[in-house]
Amino acid sequence: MATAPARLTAADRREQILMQATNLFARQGYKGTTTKEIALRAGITEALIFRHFASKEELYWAVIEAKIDANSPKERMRARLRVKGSDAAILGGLAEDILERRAKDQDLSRLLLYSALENHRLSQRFFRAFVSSYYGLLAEYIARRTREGVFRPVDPTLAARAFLGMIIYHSWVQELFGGKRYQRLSVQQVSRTLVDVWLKGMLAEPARRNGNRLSTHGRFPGQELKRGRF
Amino acid sequence: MATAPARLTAADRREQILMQATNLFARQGYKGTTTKEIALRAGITEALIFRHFASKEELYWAVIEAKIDANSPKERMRARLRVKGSDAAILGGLAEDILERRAKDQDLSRLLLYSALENHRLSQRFFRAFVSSYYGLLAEYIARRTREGVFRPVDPTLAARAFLGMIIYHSWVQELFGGKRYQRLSVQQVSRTLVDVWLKGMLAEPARRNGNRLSTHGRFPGQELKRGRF
DNA sequence: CCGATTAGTAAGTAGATACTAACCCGTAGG
DNA sequence: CCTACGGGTTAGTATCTACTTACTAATCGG
Repeated sequence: MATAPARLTAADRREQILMQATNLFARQGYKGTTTKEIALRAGITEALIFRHFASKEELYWAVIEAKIDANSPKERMRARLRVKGSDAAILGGLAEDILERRAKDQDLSRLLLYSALENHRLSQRFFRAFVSSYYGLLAEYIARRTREGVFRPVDPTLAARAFLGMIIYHSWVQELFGGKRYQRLSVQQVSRTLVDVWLKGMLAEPARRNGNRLSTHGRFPGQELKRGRF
Repeated sequence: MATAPARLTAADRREQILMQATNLFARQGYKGTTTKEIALRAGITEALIFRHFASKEELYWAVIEAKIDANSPKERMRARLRVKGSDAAILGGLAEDILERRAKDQDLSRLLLYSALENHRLSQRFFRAFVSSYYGLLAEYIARRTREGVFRPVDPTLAARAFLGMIIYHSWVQELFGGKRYQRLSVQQVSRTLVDVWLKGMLAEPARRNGNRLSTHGRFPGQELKRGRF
């Protein structure tokens, strides 16, 4: 408390307030976090917060903007998908990247979820930056691979969502719901397994003598039709 | 507002307060909801809430208990998995059930997420009822099918999480993040596609000339490419 | 129809919360 | 040296929040 007698430059102080606010908003949500608490963590008085940010809301938006800027998820995804290598390598790398980042930066996941739930006016932008545009790119990749005859013809958006769903849901269960207390799984192990399941599910079948391969598989109306279509 | 002059029986009033509280807690979280607001919605004064519930917290727990009781997810899952039929039919039915229930009852998803984020003391029970025990049962099912030689040997917990992840993440994106504004997909279409991907990814390969099943499973990089490279 | 019980309200209270007005003080520039 | 500026604080204030106390009024059994 009395540890920081301080006198930072405006920029530094702003940064420091932002850090503390980020962490608190992430952990407790907007409503659950008080300006007093933020000030306490930063070792300053509440009034100083309002010198740097006009209101609590403005501080909140600054936190979110900073998170978007610091991560630029779209660029990361683009870079990941441009890498040369097998599908397994590319998607595995992508999965590891997501899992590692999320494990390291819990604040981001929590802010995103809180923002979606609390439905702040600008939260759509946040969501779009981290989710929409994100899997738009992945969907394009999948569509391309389908055109190339490597993947089965599956709705690319849905396939992308399936992929990210497996991974992001897993990280949520681990990090947010405390699942990792029950089992420790390495990022590599998880991403390898999940990518493996998804990829095997997506790959077009090698040409076969006859199409009816899966007696265990039962029938889903319409499904076989689509499959045969390539 | 002045529509309900009221005088209900204690039980009915309690029920009504619970309903309004459920909806508000689901939409705005615990901290974001005031007892005043709940009273207003119920068309009563705040004081009456505290006749039926000792505190705001107690009301919150009552809401959560009611949700758990009304859904009994574990039983539903058990019933689903006991149905006779192909894996595709069983899992497809399960997926549809989840998607339909969640589309109908947004409150449940939102309460669950808020509860996890806000980290209420008892939220672990809530989480356990709806997630843990839930995929414990699915994992058992998967383990059995693996023993029977139908599914590949994959960590059953992880496989279960992958399955539920695809589905639940999809429903979150649709219902909570407003994804359904962009595209309308039928529950059947979605569940069929997702189950299809997952199942194909999980099925053991039919016996081949050489019995080396592990070749698909062990080494990761590049492994799939050979198969898909047609 | 009376009297007790029970549903419901009016009017608070203590403490929190976002935000402000007025002042303090170390230091760099003239 | 002194003064202007900028980082920082003190001490508020109006409003809100969960919760209480003391009351009123509808209903029901006898």
